[in-house]
Amino acid sequence: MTTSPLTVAEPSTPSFSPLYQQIKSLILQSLHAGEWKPGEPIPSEIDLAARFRVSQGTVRKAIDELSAENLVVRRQGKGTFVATHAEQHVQYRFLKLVPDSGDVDAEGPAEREIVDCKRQRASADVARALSLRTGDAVLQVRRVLAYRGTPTILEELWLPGTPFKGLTAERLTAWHGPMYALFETEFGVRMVRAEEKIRAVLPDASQAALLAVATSTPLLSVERVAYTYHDTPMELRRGLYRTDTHHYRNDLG
Amino acid sequence: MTTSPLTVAEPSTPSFSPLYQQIKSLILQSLHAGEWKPGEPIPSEIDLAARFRVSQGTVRKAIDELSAENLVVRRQGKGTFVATHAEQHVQYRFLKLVPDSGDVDAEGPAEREIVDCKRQRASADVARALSLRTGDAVLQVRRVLAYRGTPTILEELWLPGTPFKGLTAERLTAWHGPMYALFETEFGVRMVRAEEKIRAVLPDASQAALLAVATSTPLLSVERVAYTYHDTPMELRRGLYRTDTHHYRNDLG
DNA sequence: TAGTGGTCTAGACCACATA
DNA sequence: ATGTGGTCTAGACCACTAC
Repeated sequence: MTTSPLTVAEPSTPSFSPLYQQIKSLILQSLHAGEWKPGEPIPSEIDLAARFRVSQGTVRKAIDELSAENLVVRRQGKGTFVATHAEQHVQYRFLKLVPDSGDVDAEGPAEREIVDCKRQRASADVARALSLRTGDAVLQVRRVLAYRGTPTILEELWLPGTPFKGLTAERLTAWHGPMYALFETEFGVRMVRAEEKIRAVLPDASQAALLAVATSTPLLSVERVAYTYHDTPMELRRGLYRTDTHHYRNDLG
Repeated sequence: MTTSPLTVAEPSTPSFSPLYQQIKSLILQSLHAGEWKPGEPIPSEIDLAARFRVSQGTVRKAIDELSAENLVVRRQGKGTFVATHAEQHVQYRFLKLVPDSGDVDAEGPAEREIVDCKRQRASADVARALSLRTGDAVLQVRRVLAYRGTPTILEELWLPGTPFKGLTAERLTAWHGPMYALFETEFGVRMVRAEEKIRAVLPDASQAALLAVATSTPLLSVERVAYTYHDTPMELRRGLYRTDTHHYRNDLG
């Protein structure tokens, strides 16, 4: 391999990027462009090395980082696959609420009920969170999640109208499996990371009714913005969690 | 380098560990044993490679993982250093409470006030969290953290008595800087990771008084167990956070 | 100038999966 | 038997830091 790779890293260029970073970003582009679909394998390291005219080790390091960011999944002997929310053991990718007792349990809420799903115009704060303009079309979904008959999570979420054109309450209700898997397979929107802001709040009367608690019951307010590739916000979610029998679990490295 | 390394990895042994994992665990032992103190450099990759009779690349991969776990810090051209809570920009290693407004702010609470610090016997739940026996000696500390004069965090923490013999309210009050830095320099206890359980609660009368809020104000209850090397729990901390002007920020990968 | 970590390469062998 | 990712090595060169 003596010929030059795609982009020769100029020595002492002000903005310099290691070769493997350039390769990583090329692979990221292909992921985003949908060259390989979620769940499918990407080309082998050797193939990618040939394609980009670099060594296998350089491709390896690029994939190492993509793997660390959960964008791809390596499987020894089989290949490297585009990460997907479907076919994944974990039902709820970003949900950190777990029962106080069971730990190995690892089960998410069993019952889901869509309260409603309607198109509307983005309010100022929703628009800001989703990088839209106030008044742009958005989809609003409300639902309740229950553990063993006990309603525990009240969720309200907003999606940008354009990418999610055609999403209805019926399709949501008919869908069994992770909501993010539906977004992925039906709308080509893959959530890759999220930010949450957590507060303690008291519910208003309607919220309390949906969760079957008193309005004096403190609840966890979890506001999540989920992003797809290139840090594009694609979902705003506001959840109210009951924390009398469950808690939000967080690991700090 | 043709001679065998420390432990020859037997082929097809039931429990097999890659060489670099073995090296990592050897380095970890030295870290735990205090062979290199926090803030000090560890030997260069080449030296470690010679010491363990493996290639530099293998040592490199071991250090890569230690670095990803924040146990060491690499500095190009200078060396690899044992991570430390002192001399670190971040004042509060595990605190995720940030002002609603400021983001770049990155400032922790400016004022700290030790409410009290006393020796006592571990209750059942404190003992369980710290892997002690009920009745074992523990130190209990209570303090209030304030942002610009507004008390915002009420913290109650328990430390195992033996490793922290000699810790008093005076020493805590006299100490300026991160509490974990004091633990590190004065007691040789370095916290490397933590787990938090978060709930929404209402304060009792005394808690409300210390935070200057009504007993009807919902607060974030953050229970943290911090671990030193080898997953040994060394601190139980229960915090009550006001979330009217601040929020708990979490990034989900 | 010397030493450190950072990048890149090339090749060997291993473990795993599949046909 | 073949192809995949996983490990390990050895050596080259680069960038940063210190003396």
